[in-house]
Amino acid sequence: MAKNYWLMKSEPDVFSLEDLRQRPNQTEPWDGVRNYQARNFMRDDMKPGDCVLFYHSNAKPPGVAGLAEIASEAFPDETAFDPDSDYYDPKSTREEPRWVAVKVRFVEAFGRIVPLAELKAEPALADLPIVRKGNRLSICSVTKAHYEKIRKMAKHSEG
DNA sequence: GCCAACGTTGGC
DNA sequence: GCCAACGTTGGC
Repeated sequence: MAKNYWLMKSEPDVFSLEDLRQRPNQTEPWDGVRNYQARNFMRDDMKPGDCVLFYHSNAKPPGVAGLAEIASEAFPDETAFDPDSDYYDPKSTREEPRWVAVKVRFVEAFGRIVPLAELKAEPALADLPIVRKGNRLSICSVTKAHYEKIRKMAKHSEG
């Protein structure tokens, strides 16, 4: 099966691409996702080796900071079982886990952030989920063309 | 099963 | 801090 391409959002104040780079093995479980559509992407469609655009939301400016890759199949999200976790969900049990996580591995930090404003201004990215108004999903599926385009934009100083 | 109220996301 | 978008909850 062909590689899939993803865009994953994170608030850099909470967890940035640089934080990922500094993790042991440069790998971190992507847990705490509590949206069914995003969960289904992880559970049904993600596989090791898939390419990830790492997007910084609630940042100045918001934009794509670099690249990561999927480093595991989906597995039960442990934070759902932990009453002390912000992500605790009593409806998720070890017998029947409701939520899953995947591991994500650092690949590359761009030389610059590719800001959302540039993504919006680029006609080739008109149907990129993140430039469409009201898209709040923390994990979006993107095309290989989107991915390559953004990678190229990162290598130029403007647009 | 409908739908209003509410909470969250996230750009600006 | 504001507000639009939209998912979830809960009363009925």
